[in-house]
Amino acid sequence: MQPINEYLQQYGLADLFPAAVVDSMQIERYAAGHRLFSQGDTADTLYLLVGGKLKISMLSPEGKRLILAFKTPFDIVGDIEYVQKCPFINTVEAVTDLILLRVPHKALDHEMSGNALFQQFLLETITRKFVTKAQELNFNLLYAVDVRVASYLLSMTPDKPRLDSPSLVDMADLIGTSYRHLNRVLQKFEQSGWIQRNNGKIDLLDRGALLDQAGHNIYE
Amino acid sequence: MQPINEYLQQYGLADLFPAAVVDSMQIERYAAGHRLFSQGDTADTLYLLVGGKLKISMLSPEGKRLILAFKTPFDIVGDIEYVQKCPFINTVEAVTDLILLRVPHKALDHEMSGNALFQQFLLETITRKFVTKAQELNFNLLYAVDVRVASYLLSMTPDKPRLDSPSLVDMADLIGTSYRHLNRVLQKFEQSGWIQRNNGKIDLLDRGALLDQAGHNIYE
DNA sequence: AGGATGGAAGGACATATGTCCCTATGGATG
DNA sequence: CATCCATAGGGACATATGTCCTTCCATCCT
Repeated sequence: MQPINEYLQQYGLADLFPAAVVDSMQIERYAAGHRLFSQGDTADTLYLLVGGKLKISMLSPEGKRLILAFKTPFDIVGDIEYVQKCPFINTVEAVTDLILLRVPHKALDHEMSGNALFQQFLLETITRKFVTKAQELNFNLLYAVDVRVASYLLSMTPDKPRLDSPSLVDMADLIGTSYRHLNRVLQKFEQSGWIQRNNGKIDLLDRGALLDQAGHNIYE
Repeated sequence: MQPINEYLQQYGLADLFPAAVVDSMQIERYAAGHRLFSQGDTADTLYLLVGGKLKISMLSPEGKRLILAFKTPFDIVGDIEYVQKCPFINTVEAVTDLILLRVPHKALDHEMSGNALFQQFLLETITRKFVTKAQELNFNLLYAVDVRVASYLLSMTPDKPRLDSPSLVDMADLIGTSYRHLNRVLQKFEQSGWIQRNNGKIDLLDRGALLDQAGHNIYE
């Protein structure tokens, strides 16, 4: 098990945090499926994601679920809430087993308020997220579901052209459409010979055609 | 004509900027309709909006326009671009006559890099925007057009129940639907007796029903 | 093995939304 | 005054998307 300092080193954060803050950090491990927190929970911790994959989602007042993002290392969770001093806006769950560094707000407030280096770090992180989020907004608003599905398939298969266990339920929620309609679009793609579905796995047969369908817009 | 210092005073910013930066600021006035900048333009200026109303929009690669927000004082334009050192992401136009303070990036870089107070100010501004933007994303994704229209009508009429010159074209782009469909929804609202259209003006007759239709979600 | 279960796949239908039209109207302009 | 133009308003139709339900199959449990 890697000590905290090695993780910080690995992601170029060794100089960012003073020793007192590092001492207050704790390594947390969660099993796949575990819910870290729910929207509305009190936020007193900043999380640094150093291993695994997590899912950020929200529930509308009517109970409709919307998946906002998947995240892999390195990433920060709870930064907005730390700056705004507000409850968690979204719900976060582990997709795979997770390793996180847990940083109490209290330590940050005591040791790092007015720390320009850290503030600059937060600024850059948050503005980057902002740009991504804004693009996502526009993308979802501007394009129909088939474009989004094509884009999603491409962005989820950077190396090998296969999606192994794509929970179609999650995929539909992420894209912001109904399960039924996602299925319909996948069927159309399959009939066009662009993909092939086997036992829930999805193989991409024609990336070019998908890229075309996506209008060369890719998620992220 | 108010001097720069009075504007800063008015919006509680007098202590934020050192004299050297204030000296570099310029007051800019633009007539309604003027385009301040377009997406993709080089960003070397931060704008502080101190008078009037402006419109932020973007153009998709296919030429579809999407209006992202209207802004009134006090607000900051170009903060994301300042932090990210990237070209303008969106297009900004004057809706009414505008008064802005123009702050060159150069002055900020020279005088305020590492200024924790200013960074804290940016952090709070940007995270607030982030939360708003995220809600907007979810709102647009989660709700149908009639809900969004109802919400828009309510949020645009905080005092008197009348919209005087609501460019329906802009309204459609802002809501993210077609002009035709917006018209259809307005027609439905009128037939239900919730609103009345006269010569392009819109009177709200039944805020309760609209609130109901909006599912008690309001823009912003 | 046999039953339970949950997700994959899709049929049928209703509805929401977009696209392409056309007409009317009020305000600007010569 | 005649004309033009932008916008309001809406008809007709195609398409995208959502909802509800059924069937089928792999997997897990006893």
